[in-house]
Amino acid sequence: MILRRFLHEKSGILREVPSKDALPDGYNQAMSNEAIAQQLLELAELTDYVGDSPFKSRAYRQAARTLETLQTPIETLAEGGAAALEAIPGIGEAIAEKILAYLHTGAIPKREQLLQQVPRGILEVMAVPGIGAKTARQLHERLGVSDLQSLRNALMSSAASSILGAQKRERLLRLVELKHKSQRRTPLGFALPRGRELLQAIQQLEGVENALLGGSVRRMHEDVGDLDYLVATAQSEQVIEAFVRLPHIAEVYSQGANRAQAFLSDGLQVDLKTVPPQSWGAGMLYITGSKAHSIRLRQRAIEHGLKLNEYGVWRSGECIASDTEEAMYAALGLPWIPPPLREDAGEFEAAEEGRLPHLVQLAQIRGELQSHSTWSDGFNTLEEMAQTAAALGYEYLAVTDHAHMLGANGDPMTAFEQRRREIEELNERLNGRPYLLNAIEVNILADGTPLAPDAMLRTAQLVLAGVHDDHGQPPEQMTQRLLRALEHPAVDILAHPTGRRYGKRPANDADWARIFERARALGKAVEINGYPTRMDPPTPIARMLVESGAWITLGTDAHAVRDLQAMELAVGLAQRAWATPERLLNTRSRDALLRWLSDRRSER
DNA sequence: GCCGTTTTCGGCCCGACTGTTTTCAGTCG
Repeated sequence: MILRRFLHEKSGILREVPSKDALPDGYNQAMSNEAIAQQLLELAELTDYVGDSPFKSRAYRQAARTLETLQTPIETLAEGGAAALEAIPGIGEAIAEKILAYLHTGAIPKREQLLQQVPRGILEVMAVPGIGAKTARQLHERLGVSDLQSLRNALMSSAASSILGAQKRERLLRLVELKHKSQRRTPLGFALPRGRELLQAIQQLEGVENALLGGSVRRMHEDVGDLDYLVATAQSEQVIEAFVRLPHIAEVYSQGANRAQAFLSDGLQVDLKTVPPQSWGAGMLYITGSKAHSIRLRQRAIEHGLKLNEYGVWRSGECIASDTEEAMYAALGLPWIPPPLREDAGEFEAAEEGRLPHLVQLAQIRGELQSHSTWSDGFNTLEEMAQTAAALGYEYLAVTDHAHMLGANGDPMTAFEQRRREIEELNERLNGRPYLLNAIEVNILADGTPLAPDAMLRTAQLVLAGVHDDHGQPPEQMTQRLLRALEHPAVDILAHPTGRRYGKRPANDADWARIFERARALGKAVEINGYPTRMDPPTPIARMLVESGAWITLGTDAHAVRDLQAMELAVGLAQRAWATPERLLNTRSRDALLRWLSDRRSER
């Protein structure tokens, strides 16, 4: 939504990053990239507020975006000094210096200095949709507005009428109230079904020839700020009018001939953009973004003597491409780039050099490698889980009930044996469609020991190990803990590596490059977890994982039959990490998977 | 503040919507 996107893209106030208190001497690598990005975003906001050059704030924002998508830890690069940082596109002498200052002192001096000059809560005032730097400054200088509360007071009194018209005051008041409902970005797993439901309603509006859910959802971004729709129509105004009247829409922010912005009742923002049918491909490109990707494309157009907008590619006023995305990219001398890669994070260079990855697709997934049943904390029986996996066309389903929950009231090994017999019986009765693997998930204790009886570890067909408590250890300790778990001969897969949970806790800090390299050397796998509130590891770390060359598994962590649908999310995260099918165990047949397991077992 | 096989200075993506102290600037995607 405007509010959340604004906070995310401009000030970064609401990003899930560790608080400053949680960043002592050793920061998490990828997370400190994000922390510095947030500082730069705030610096950009402050720069706008004091009225410094808008090109400066743009440069700060650009650098912040680059840092967010950078998979190499900034500390590692900083070891090469300022010169190494300046080799990153969009980072020059001044920003390199700021990054180094942050790494050494935990603060950017320029940001600290500006914070002294501006009202305390001005960033949250500027986060209200429709209030930018100039308005915020006027509100402060003439009415003493310094935070959200004083903004609300000013809007409700007549004092604000000297600055803002009645319509604008009323609108801002509604948006300030909406802010309470829209504190965070929505995890993709929640946004996707809602977005699709609304898409169906839009597709049924009269005059709609084609409709698409674009934006960060189409790019499979782990969390989304708003839902972006594109509609192809010859009757734009009628479609817009019908759209804002849909029962889903709670509040209309703006409405014009070609675009509408509105809010759902829970504060989620919805944008709808129309294009003439012949501009469908150009519109798709526009609505999908990312912003950084679009800007690179437009710069590229200029370099080729062309112009790119949401209606097509133009040469001296004549449209040379517009109807498909493929044609748009081709007109710019590029192959079609898959949406999950569109972040200006190396996809242009890869496209030019002909090394765009052939991303893994959902249809290539032949089985599920993390699921739970009523034998531990799942809601459905083994048979129900198996039936659903069969309906999804899976060849296999690894039932990874939590080892420490088996036989909670008695002997765990007895329960494990009982479960094994039920699995065998089901495999016979279901004719191996799907084939159930007698697997377990074990907790990794604080010292790296997998928590399960030895006999269980030895006889389970597949062992997942994951951190479930004692989160937030110092990075080196967490690194040792995960390395030790990986080195245990029984462990096959490191599950949900960083432990992050949306709204609950940030990703754990560790030396991921070292951990993934060890996994690779040991021939073990690391999981990309698609459970909607996990989506673990986050994209930059997932991309490190792919680059490490280690084996990868996709798991939904399903605790109920409906959770098995989350494989789409795991695949999306893998795609954003540039994953191809080759190193993904789930793309292997049942026999190939069993061979991988037995090869590993014989090496013990 | 960044960047450059046309440039170390002078550019910096493109378009839509809102409201009016402002017929453009401010704001946003």
